[in-house]
Amino acid sequence: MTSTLRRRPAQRRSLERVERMLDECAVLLDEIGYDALTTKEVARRAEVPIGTFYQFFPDKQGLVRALARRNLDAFLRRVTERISRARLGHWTDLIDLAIDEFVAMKRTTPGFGVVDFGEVLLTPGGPALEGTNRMLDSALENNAIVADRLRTLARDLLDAPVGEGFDRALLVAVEATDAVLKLAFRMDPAGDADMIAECKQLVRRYLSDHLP
Amino acid sequence: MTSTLRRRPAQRRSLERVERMLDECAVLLDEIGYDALTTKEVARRAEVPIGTFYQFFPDKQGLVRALARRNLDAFLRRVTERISRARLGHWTDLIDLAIDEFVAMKRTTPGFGVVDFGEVLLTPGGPALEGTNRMLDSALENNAIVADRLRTLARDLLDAPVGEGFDRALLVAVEATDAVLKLAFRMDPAGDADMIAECKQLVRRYLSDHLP
DNA sequence: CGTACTTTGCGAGTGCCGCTCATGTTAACT
DNA sequence: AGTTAACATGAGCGGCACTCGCAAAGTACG
Repeated sequence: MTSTLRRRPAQRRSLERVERMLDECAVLLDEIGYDALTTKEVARRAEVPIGTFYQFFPDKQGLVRALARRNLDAFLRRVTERISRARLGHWTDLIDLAIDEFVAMKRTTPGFGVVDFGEVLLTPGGPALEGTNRMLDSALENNAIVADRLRTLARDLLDAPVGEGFDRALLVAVEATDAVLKLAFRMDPAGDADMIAECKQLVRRYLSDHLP
Repeated sequence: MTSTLRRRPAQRRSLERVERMLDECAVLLDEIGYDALTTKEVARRAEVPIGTFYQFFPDKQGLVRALARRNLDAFLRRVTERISRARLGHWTDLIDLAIDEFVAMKRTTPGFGVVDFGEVLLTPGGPALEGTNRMLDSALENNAIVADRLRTLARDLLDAPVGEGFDRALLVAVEATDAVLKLAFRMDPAGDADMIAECKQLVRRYLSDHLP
């Protein structure tokens, strides 16, 4: 709900340590993947004792969740920045820009290929209650955040007020984009260019129902 | 490459045991999720000694991968069956049928909500070589299988020969469908009806570039 | 039926992992 | 300086994935 961290790093040193742990987590995800990733190795590489690791992160999933959140923040920041720099003529330009930035981060940001930010990493709670599912909430949140931010951007760009089911449509578009781009990077580690083009086409076609 | 199993169950008893292990794996995935799933518990519930478990499955991921493969087979079988029963008038009917069947399986097949068959579950190999990535191969394979089967079905249904980039388009469509339907079931455990409708619309719009 | 051989069944044991917690260290305030 | 609170640390604990040596059950052939 509040934060993915157990204790928010108050002092400069703590903050640096948390950042370092996230950095090492990212490169380790690239190197060996989620299953083989160990909290001890993350702590060792970040030069942080294991006990301190658990002061900040609730568990291994919390670590990855925090990384996904940081990736999300970076993505939104960079997209916003790019928009303010280059004015757009049409809403399709916004889509291209967002996808291009996503692709750029897939290529340059360590770990982004494994957990961009849409990742769910599955953890259903028991059949009834007992320890509410934090991973799912997080995924829903992240998706909602991206869609919401894009909605705001689209509204600022367009004169006409957005339609009824537009929110849902954006959520669908973000989810589909994420999946297809993952596919593009699975086919080709550098990102299959044709598939990235198809991805843009997919979203354009779909959203043209809701936008002029 | 060949099979996800270490040793192919030769006798009737072995085959039943493998099926039972997959069954229990599926319900456990629903109950506690992938991270909390243990091979011991799967073996215990299936009444199979742990040593025997590892005769058939290479590891925990192999178990889940085998389940995904079984789900894929079941899906293709059921879709094929439904097609032969109810003749279709237009290619959009094929899409609806496939999506409806996917939704039906999400609702009824244990574990299908966690690992339908598009699941990747991430396991990149090292930066260079060393123990090739089986999970990724599997995901690519499964996606390719679905797309290929749908392509064949589409060709049988349509007179015109399919276009150039149609294969890629189908792969994109399958991937996007998978992702959006997952979203629909994350929003609502029974499957958000509006979102399922949006999913169909997304695919229809996109594929209308490639089909009449 | 007996013997030699192959295949399959088994679970105690091994090493390593996620995570905790008692104890030590530093800061903050009076 | 004395008191209290906040943070740091890593040995250790329970439990996990997975192995391996041996038992049991087929199979082949005389």
